[in-house]
Amino acid sequence: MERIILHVDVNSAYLSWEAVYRLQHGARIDLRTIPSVIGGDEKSRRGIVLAKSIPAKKYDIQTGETLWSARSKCPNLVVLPPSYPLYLSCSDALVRLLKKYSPKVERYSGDECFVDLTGCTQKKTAEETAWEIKERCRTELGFTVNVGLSTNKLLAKMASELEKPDKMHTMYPHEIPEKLWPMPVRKLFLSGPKTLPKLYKLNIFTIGQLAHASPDLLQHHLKSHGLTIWKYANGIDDSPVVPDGRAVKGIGNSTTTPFDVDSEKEALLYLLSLTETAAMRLRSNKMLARVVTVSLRDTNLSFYSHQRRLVSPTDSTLLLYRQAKSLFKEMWRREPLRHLGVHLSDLVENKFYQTSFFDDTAVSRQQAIDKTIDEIRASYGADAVVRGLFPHSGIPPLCGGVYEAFPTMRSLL
DNA sequence: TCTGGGGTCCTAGGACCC
DNA sequence: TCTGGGGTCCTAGGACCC
Repeated sequence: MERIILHVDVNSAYLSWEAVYRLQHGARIDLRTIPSVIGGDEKSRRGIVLAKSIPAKKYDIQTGETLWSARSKCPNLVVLPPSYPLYLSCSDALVRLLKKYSPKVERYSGDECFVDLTGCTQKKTAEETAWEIKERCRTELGFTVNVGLSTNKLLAKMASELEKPDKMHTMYPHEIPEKLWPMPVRKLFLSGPKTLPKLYKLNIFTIGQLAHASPDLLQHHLKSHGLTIWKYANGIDDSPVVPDGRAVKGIGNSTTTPFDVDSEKEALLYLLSLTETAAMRLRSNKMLARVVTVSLRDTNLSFYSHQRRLVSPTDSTLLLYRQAKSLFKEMWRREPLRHLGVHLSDLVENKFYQTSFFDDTAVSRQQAIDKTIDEIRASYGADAVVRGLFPHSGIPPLCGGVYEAFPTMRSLL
């Protein structure tokens, strides 16, 4: 049966949400109407553009560029820090509204959702429903969205890109030649900065040219990725809308340090801090990890990582940290670091997460300690228990993982 | 004091086994 | 009588997304 799929995309999400909140709390200027951005903290070396207003976009300010560069394009740019808990509650409000239309709502990222409306529209047509959702976001939630409507996720997502902001567009299969194919190929999902030059060399500049290229040729030049984007260019995608609860594949924390880390002692404190938070998230998901990865970025921004597979999966902060520490010692090139990360993957469900009272091995004692600390932090706040190594070290005892409830993001549809 | 942090998936090469 | 060859696992790195 033909499906009915919506893609709902919040326009300039962080910036819109910030603007709405400030208007509701007495601000006289709507940030959306002036050149403004949400940006990270420059003093702690996180100074990039996270979201921009439409007037800021007119100065050619791009998401991800440095605030330094953005200011050089627009000297009186208004820069505001992000308020993640606010964005999470806005995202939740959007999901609640969408769930009134269908139980099949997939939160693809904080500001994008897919909705499978198949069999959920009775009196109204799909187009009327899509339009109504767009209107209700604006009038009831206070921010505008773009809604794309089609028969699969890829086409719905491409439809919501057509014209912004506050628009609803369809891209049904019969509309592909008219609406999808004239678009520049850089607009196609998964055509990123490394893929585009290869496509240009093959004289492919529009999505239509990609759709009509030989799949064998694309596969030859771009491996399996070539076939994937060829299918997308032809509107082919049968991935399902997965309502919230898809199994998480990996849990990672990383942080850019406010100063260059050049001693092993400081680096290990950061790794302990990152491991602690990642392991807490692992345990709260009732999972065990089999692979630990440590990643480093030096002051030239070159990135490298080492990973290790464990003999048996674990959720113990101490056991995971031991691996991270040993990985770090074997990989560190003794250059100053600006970024460190710990990632846990190859996750399995922890079916025995209630540890036995009678088992008194070192491992189970360690698990009992983790469990107790998790409980204290849940009741009295994350800073209620802190390892003795951290005070006065200048290093936060729990790095990353602050927005645990924030939805996971996925790159593939 | 110029470049975040959270993800997913793919590929290439080496080790190892039969 | 030199160095087959397929399959699997593991690791490092890359590409892409929001």
